[in-house]
Order: sequence, then structure tokens, then C-alpha cells
Amino acid sequence: MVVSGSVGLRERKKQRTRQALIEGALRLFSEKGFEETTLAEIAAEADVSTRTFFSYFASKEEVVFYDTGSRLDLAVETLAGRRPGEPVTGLLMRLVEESLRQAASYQNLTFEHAELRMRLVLTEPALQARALLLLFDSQLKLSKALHEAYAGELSPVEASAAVGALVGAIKVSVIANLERDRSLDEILTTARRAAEVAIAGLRSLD
Amino acid sequence: MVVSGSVGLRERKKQRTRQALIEGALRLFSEKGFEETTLAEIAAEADVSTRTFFSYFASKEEVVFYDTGSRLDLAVETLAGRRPGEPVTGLLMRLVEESLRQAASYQNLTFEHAELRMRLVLTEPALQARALLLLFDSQLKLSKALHEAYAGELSPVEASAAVGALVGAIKVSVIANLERDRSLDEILTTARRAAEVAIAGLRSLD
DNA sequence: CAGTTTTTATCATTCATTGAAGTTTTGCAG
DNA sequence: CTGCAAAACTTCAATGAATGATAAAAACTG
Repeated sequence: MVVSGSVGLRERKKQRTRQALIEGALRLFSEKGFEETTLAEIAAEADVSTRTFFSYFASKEEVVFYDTGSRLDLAVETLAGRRPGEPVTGLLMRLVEESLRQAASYQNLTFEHAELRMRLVLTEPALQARALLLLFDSQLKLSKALHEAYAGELSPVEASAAVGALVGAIKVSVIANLERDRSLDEILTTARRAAEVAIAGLRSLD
Repeated sequence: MVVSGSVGLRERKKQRTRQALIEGALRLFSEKGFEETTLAEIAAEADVSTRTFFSYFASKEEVVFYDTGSRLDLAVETLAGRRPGEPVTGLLMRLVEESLRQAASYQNLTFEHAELRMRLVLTEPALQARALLLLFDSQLKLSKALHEAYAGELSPVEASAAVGALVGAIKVSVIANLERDRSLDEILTTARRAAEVAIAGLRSLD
């Protein structure tokens, strides 16, 4: 029996296929557009059958958001790691800082993907809807995490309002900037300012 | 030439068909579920061809949200009708009151539809995504309206944060209640309280 | 190697959505 | 009332996403 720490060929192959699907799909989306790219083309690009695509992703849209799960996990951890006595606004500002740093770093081969994704989400209604669904889910989880981090001090509704204000402000600021064709860097800077404004409005919770 | 104030047969017929499609679709969704109902069945129910369905609604999901457009218009009007000297929190509270009253009244044959829709949105991912897209659009428009109602006093970002907080708080409160099988009445009451909490956090804007 | 499990491929089907004609219905001018 | 033009419908055909079933191929186990 192999000490299961070393990943077998099977696992490595799966990762390679997954990566090939992501890369191929995003390249095609970028070149031809989302609607114009068919699953058959994506599958061909990665040398697998159309059917196989669906054992990696539940839908065509999902490929675009291949990394959002792990991002959210980090954010929830940040909230869970509230420092003793840290006020709500402090913790939230820390959350914003870490998330923006995350977004700006090229971690899992992101960056070009990040810009492409923003452009796609802005133009394709199907992707916009999916993005909002993911964001909504994130808000629920963040609200829950925030409420738990301040057990007894912050009601579920207050936590939801805080998260809603913060996410809402950032969301609108990002959208507005995307429509003006700003660079990713500028967008992140403005997002930070929007977050600061929103958090300032939350002082009453401290 | 007829004085075009009286709606012709053509127009009345169209309204009847539209209504038949809505009623039939919602009834089928309610009985068999959203995914399980096909467009062919909906069309048959209203005695039209499948193709015709698409000249009334752009997609299967749209039927469920047949009345959201007019609701939003009312909300925007409320914001535009800011009374002289009225503080932000006052106007927003007024907006909440009017919207909730709207939701509770049975206007355009709603009510049963309202409960059905809430249940459907809660269980069908496709509808959830659509609802969030509509809500997002609404937030953008409300933010804009709020910013304009307080030209010079409220920045776009502040307006977005305010709307984000309010909508976010209500949204989460409604979701939480829906999951607990509350009646529409209870849901609306709790929503009002959530709104009050959120608005309290916005006092700094006054 | 032989047996077992996992992953793919192939095939077939359903269903939403869209485009292109061609028909029917309605509104209206004379 | 008649006939024409516009509007609304129907039929037909096609595309493409998604899913289920079954068989073949690859990788893992001992």
C-alpha cells in the first residue's frame, strides 16, 4: 500500500485534465466570446469527450469561477480569527485588506484570468447571474461567520446589514469602474476606498 | 379613424394570452415543479404554440417575475419624491414602508403568486440566480435614485452603501424566515424590523 | 498477472431557445 | 362589405446544453 501522501497518477491526470479544460475554455471565451464557444469546442481543446466536461464542471458557467470556493474559505477564516477585543470595523477592514491582497496576487495562475473574468461577467448575463449567486452565497456565509465572531454582541440581522453594506458598496464601486475601463490596479484601489466609506458608516456597531 | 383611447381587440387578446401564460405556468410550476414543467406544457395550457411563448417572455424564468418591473418603478418614484429637508433615514424608511405595503396587497392578482414565487426562488437555483440579477439591477437603480435625491449631500458610494446595507439586511432576513416556513405576514413583519436595524446604522449619513 | 475501482467515451434523448418561412387574424380605408 | 397591410401565430428545422445508460479503457490493489 502506497503511503497516500504521494498523489497517484490517477489524481495527477485528473488535475491536468481539469487545468486543460480551464485554460482552453478561458482562452476560447476570450477569443470568441462566451455564448459563441460551444462545449464541444472546449472538450476538443482538452482532448476529452463532451460528456467528460460535466464530470469536472456542472455547467459551462462554472469554469469561469473555478477558484471562488477557496477564496471564500479564506475570508471566513479571517472573520473566525477575530482578535480579542477587536471592534467590528477593525475586523472588517482587515478582511477587506486581505481579500484585496488576494485578488491582486497572481496565486493560482490568476491575473489574466481575473481581468478576463471581470470582462466576461460584465458582458454576459448568464455569468452575471452566476456571479451574483456565488456572491449571495458568500454573503450568507460571511454574515454567519461575523455573527459567530461576535456572539452575543452582534445580532444576525446586524451582521447581515454590516456585510450587506460592505459588499454592496464594493460591488457597485467595482461595477462602476469596470464600465469605465479602469485597470485592475485602479479598480482595487477604488474598491478599498469604497470599503472604507462603508465601514465608516458601521461605527455604530462598535 | 377610431379615437385610439379604446384598446382594440388585438391588445385585449394579447393581454388575455399573456395572463393565460402566467396563470398556466405558475399553476404547473406549483404542481409539478419548475424544472419538471416544459415549455410545451405551458404553451398548451394557454393554447398557443411553443414559439409564441417567446414573444411574450424571453425565457422560462421570466414568467415568474412578470411584475417586478412595475414594482421597481414605484420604488424609484418614492426616492425621487424626497420631501424637502427629509433625512436619508427618513426617506429610506418611507421606501421600506411603501414597498412592504405593496408586497402585502393583492394588487395584480398577486398574493398566492407571491408565496409561490418565494418558494420557487428558494428551491430552484435557476430562479434564484434570476432573482438576484433582478435585485442587483434594482440596487443599481435605487442607488442612482438615492444619489440624485441627495445631490451634493450623498456621494455615489455612500448611496450604494446605504442601499446595499438596507437591501442586504432585508434579503437575509427574508431568506432566514423562508427557510423556517413562516407565513408571508410574519416574513414582512420581520423584514420591517431588519430594515429598521439597518437604517439605524445609517444615521451617520443624516 | 487478475480482479476491482475509477474515469472516459459513445450513444441516445430531452428540452430550451432561435431563425426562417408561410398563415391566420385584426384593423382600417374606401 | 371588400381588400390590403400590419401584427400575431404556427410550423418546421436546427443548435446546443445537459443528463442518463452502458460499454470500454486506464489505473490501482495485492
